[in-house]
Amino acid sequence: MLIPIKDVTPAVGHAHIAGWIHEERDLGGLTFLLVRDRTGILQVTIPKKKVTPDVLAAVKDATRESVIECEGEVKATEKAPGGRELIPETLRIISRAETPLPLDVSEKVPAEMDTRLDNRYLDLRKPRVNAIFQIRNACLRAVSEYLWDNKFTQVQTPKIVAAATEGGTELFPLAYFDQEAFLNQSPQLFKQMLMSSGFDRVFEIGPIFRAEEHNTLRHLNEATSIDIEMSFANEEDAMQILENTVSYAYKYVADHCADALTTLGLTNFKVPTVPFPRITYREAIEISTAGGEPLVFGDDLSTAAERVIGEKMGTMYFITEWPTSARPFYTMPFEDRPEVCRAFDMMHPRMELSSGAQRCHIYPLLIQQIKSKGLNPDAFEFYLNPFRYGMPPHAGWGLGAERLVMTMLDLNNIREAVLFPRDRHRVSP
RNA sequence: GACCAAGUAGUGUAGUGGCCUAUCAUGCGACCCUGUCACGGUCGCGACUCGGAUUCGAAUUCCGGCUUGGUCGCCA
Repeated sequence: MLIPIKDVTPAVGHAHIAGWIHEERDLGGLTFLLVRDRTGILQVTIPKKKVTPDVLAAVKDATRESVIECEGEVKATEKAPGGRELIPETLRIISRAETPLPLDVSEKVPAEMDTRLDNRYLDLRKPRVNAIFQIRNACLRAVSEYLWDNKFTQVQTPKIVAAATEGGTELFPLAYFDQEAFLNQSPQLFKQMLMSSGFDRVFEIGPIFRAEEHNTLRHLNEATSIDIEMSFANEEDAMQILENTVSYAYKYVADHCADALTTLGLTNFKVPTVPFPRITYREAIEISTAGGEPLVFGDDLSTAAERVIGEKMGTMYFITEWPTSARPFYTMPFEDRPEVCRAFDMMHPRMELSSGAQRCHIYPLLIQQIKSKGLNPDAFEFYLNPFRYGMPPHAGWGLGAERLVMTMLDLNNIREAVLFPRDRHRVSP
């Protein structure tokens, strides 16, 4: 029976393992093969005079990154990495790797992101790259767990939609038989329709598509969005769910991913404390202006402004009370001062992670806001009908999964947080 | 989309007009080596993004293309 490499200890006596050859060191009469699987790396030691001719022939034929299996006695020795080594009685090459390799899995020689992504199947063999995705997995599991525990129902909404309804971002057009269709930029309108349907609380973790020609370290054209919507709730209720979800995810990773964090060198991983500080939009532009990035009411926050405010805050924080003009039509304005609205952004010191709001559930006001954005209410018929037949007040947010992982692990490039990223120039692999 | 920058062995690099049949590392091949852990040693293999121009001479200068990276914009 095959056993995972991390479970290979002198106590097991005899072990049968399989994996990739990470490195080979031939000292003459003695050869060391470092064999890697999903769980770790084991030294297989071959004293050439003491093994069978078959083992010797296989070792001679072996190349780095070939898949092998071997069986033999496990010995404790302080001379081997991890304090144990396997002396093979049998050793077989299952799949021989060609040479040269398109990139160096053992990371003695670095590779550029483009080379890495062209050969992602090899790049993902690197223990530190693999560790990122172990953590991403844990993170999304924790998010789902927290939301389920708080009575959210997981849903899936369509990614193929009929029209570029909301304005704003560019959409990818799609040939849908004889109709025009697009890849959806956000589950926003569907989540809201489900509030009318009585689901009360929903969440979705799924892809979103944006056809913007940006070319940065923090944008993707296909991203994963963690979206929630909750009924009988205001923006403060939504913010509490958000900060608790994020801190739960950090806590889960801290508790369950110690090995992966060590592999990534994140020895002082900190769980952010809740509640996150809240500042208003007006305070944010004051901080930015004082820090040398002048902004006036109504401006969006520039990249430089986000940086200035992030440095000042030094932790995750919320920006609340945004100008109504700067937010989408479905946002609820304050009753007594309609120039600002019940929207918020959740920021990491490095960048925006999430935005949300209490939504406008009042049909005539919604129509009015659509018109004031220069959009045509007729185009929103399917979205708007639910507001005519009993729509509870509701609030929600969308959180970028890649940005959450990226900032959590202090990754420089958002592409590091996706298995097969889609950016301005890359559609394959 | 604008601006800036860059394309040299499989990978990562050095090289700003002749000293380049191009540096170094890693890799690969051969040989030596029984305790490596970036093993070591000797020898060898393998590259100037494409097209045009300037020049006695171009990896190096100029023009154009292609590709890539980054910044900003844009991105509910």
